[in-house]
Amino acid sequence: MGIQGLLPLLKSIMVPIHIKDLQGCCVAVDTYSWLHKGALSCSKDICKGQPTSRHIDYCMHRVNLLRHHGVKPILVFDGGLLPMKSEQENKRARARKENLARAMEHESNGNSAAAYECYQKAVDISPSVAYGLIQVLKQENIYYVVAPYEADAQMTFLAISKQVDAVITEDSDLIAFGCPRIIYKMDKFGQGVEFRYSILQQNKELNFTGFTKQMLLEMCILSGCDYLQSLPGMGLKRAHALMKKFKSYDKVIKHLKYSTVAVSPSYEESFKKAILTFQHQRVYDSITEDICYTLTRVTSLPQHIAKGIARGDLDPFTKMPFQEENVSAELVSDGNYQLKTFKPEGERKKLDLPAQKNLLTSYFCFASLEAKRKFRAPRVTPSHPNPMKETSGPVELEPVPEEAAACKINGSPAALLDSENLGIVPPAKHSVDNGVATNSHEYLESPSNGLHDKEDLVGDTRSPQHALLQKSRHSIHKPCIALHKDRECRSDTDAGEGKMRTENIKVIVRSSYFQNKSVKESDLENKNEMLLVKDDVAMDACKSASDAEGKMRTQNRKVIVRSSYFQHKPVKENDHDKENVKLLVKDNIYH
DNA sequence: CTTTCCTCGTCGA
DNA sequence: CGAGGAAAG
Ligand SMILES: [Mn+2]
Repeated sequence: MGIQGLLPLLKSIMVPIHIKDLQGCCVAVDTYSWLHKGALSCSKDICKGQPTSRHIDYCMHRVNLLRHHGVKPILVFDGGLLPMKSEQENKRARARKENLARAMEHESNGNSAAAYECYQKAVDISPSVAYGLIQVLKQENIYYVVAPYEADAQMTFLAISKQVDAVITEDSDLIAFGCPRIIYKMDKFGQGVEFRYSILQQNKELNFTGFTKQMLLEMCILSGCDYLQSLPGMGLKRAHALMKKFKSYDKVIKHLKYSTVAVSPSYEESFKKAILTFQHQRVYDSITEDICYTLTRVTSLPQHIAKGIARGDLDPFTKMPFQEENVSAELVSDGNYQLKTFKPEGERKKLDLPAQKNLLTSYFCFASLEAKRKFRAPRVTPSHPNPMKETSGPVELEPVPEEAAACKINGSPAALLDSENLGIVPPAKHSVDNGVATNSHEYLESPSNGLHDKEDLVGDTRSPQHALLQKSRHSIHKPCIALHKDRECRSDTDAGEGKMRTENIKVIVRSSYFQNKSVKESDLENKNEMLLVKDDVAMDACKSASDAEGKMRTQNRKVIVRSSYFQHKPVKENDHDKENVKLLVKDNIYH
């Protein structure tokens, strides 16, 4: 649902943007919307669990669009279900079932047109669908992460901790979450509109001068969000006006009570929970390889399971390994998703831009820790002893003791979020697994996964299964999400906003790119292409921030051209193209 | 004027 | 998921 009507009211500060403007940047992608859109072109197969790869094609095309422009994507997947959203989720599930039934009906009646229409409305992006894409992402060395719960929170965490420069999504919730930079409505050309929290004050329709992030969030909750239905007659306009006057939700509620407005007794309590869900929902921390709250690490889930889920080896609902069946991975295992096969919508142009090759996953950005170890304030709500804790005891200890890793820094950096978190109840030590850092007893019940009852819903006992998961333990596979070197260099030049850096890259890359593009004909094109391939934008070596960039780029770049493109895709270009490209093949991404 | 409810489109040959 | 519009406070 998002925040109803929010985006239209922010239209005045939505700035058109093309992803080429993000060259040298790293972005988090709300993969669900891509998968869902992509699945529309094969909705019947998706619904029936039949093997297909169209949705994966769609996603990989988008991925390559980003890579083509020197943008490094991190694909973020939704994970476990949040109890607070289970009602909405059940509703949607019922609607899907209805449409599926209708589709079958129409199909049996020979009305295939109507059938497909219903299939589209019945498509469900299940974890196994996501798993199919993840297999390809592994092959292509694309960063990705499966959120413990909502992708929204995970993406916001990545943005706030500076692990990504922006988030690509369609969901207005990201604004409520406090994401500083969001790209909406990105089309297949890479064109979209950008939201920046930093210019929120310039908005026209609604005046946000004097608004803090906290006030913005509370306004959104007041107007109605996924976690809490709004009071009758309360929409964005009124919520905004009230927040502008009273500055905080509790004062607003007090005023409402005085104003003959019936405020349900549970409303205020739910409001607090909603705030916690926005601000302290669990996310996966790629640095410690464990789940943490937005700011504080927790260990209620065995670390290796947390890691397994995040990298897509384990089903976020069942915590069990995926069954290799209708994952449609085999359909695409021949790997024709390389960047070289990418064809910008407008024209023919295949450039190699192995944006994230030879990623040394062991490179971590300690700068991003700054966003995490921040606070671990004392517990507030007493709450009764947490029984969940011991259940995970057997396996929870070996990883980093509590916040050892997270606390490597002291005091200073806190500034990042401190101002925004005033009044927030910091996460409890070991709290319940309900997605937020609260010990509110009524949520002690099973965490997510209301539907998939393969797992015991009695508390947080996942340890039993962990024997089955051993295999994935030391998987040396591909990269999950992790930061690389560019993070480091970024941190120091952070203040400068890395403008210089991107500018430099832009100039160099742009020039060759456009030069290439401007050349109208194929003979020349081929040559230029070769040159370009050689000194392509080595995004993975964002050390470019420094100055050695130019050299790095032009030297150690591996030329990888995949001839499979021509085998699997219609060859539209002339034959010369093909020949020349083949000559360039020196390596294969598939080791 | 504001909120609420409803339908429709998203992809793509 | 949102956009857009119509209907209802
Ligand atoms: Mn959302």
